[in-house]
Amino acid sequence: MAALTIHEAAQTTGWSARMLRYIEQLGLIESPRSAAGYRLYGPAQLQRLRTLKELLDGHGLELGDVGFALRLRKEPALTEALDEWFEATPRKPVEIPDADWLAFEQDKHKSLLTPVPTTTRSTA
Amino acid sequence: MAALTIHEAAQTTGWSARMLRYIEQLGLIESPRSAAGYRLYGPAQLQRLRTLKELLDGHGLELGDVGFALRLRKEPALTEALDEWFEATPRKPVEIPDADWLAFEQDKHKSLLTPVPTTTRSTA
DNA sequence: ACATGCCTGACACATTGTTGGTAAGGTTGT
DNA sequence: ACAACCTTACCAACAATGTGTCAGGCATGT
Repeated sequence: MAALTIHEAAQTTGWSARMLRYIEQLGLIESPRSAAGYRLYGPAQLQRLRTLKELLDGHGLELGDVGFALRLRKEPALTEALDEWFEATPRKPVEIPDADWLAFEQDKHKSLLTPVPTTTRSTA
Repeated sequence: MAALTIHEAAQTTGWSARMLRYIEQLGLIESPRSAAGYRLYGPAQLQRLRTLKELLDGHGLELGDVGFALRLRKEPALTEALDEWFEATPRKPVEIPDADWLAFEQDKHKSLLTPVPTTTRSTA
C-alpha cells in the first residue's frame, strides 16, 4: 500500500483524523479517494499537511485564515474589492504634510458633510 | 468641531458606537482624536465605514477577514509564505525521486480504473 | 455648575468555529 | 466470516466573535 489511510496520515503528520477531515472540508487539502471512498494520503498530501502545521505555528494563523487566503485566490473580485477599500485609506497621501492634511480634511467637511438629515440622537 | 463624534458617526454610517470602537480595535479604521482623546470622524472615515459595510455584505465577509487581509498587506512575509504553501500543489510536489511516490501514482491510477464503487453513491 | 457626551474597561449573551466522540453502515484483509 | 478500519452525520464542549450595556472618570457647551 503506497498511500496512507486517514489514521495513518494523522499519526505521521501530527493532526487528528478528525482534523484531517475538517481541513478537507475547508478546502485546504483534498486527498484522492479509493474506489470505496477512503481518503488516501500520498507523500504530497503528507508534506502539505506538515507544512500547513508549520505555517500556522510560524505565523500564528488559524485554519480559517488559510481558508480565507484560499478564497482570495479563487475570487479575484474579492481581492480587488479589498484592494480598493484599503487604498481608500484615510492616511494622508505621502506628499501632503500633516498640517496641510488636517486643513484639507476640515475644508472638505464644510462642503460635503452630513449626507443624512438631522443628527438627532435618542439616548438609548 | 468639523468632524462628527462617535455617536453621530454611528448614526450616519449604520454602525453602532460600540462597533466603531471595535473596528478601530481591529486596526481597520483609525479615526483622528481631539485633544481630549475624542474620536473624530471626518468624511474620509465615514466613507470608509460605509464602504466597509458594503464590503462585508457584498462578499459575505466578517470583520476578522478584513483584519486578516490587512495583516497580509502589512506582512509581506506572510503573503509569501501562503503563496508558497498554495503553490506546493499536491499534483507535483517538490522533487521526490522516491519510489513511493511513483507507487502511489500507480495505485491512484488503479483506483481510478475501477468503475463506480459499490457504495450508495448518490449523485448530489 | 450642570447636563450631556466621550473614554476605557469589564461583564454578559448569542452565534459561530474548532475539535472530539459516537453511532450506523459499507469495505478490507486474513 | 470476522475483526479492524473507513465514511458520513450528528451531538457536545470549549474558545472566539460580535454586540449591548453599565460604571467611573474627564470634557464640553450653555
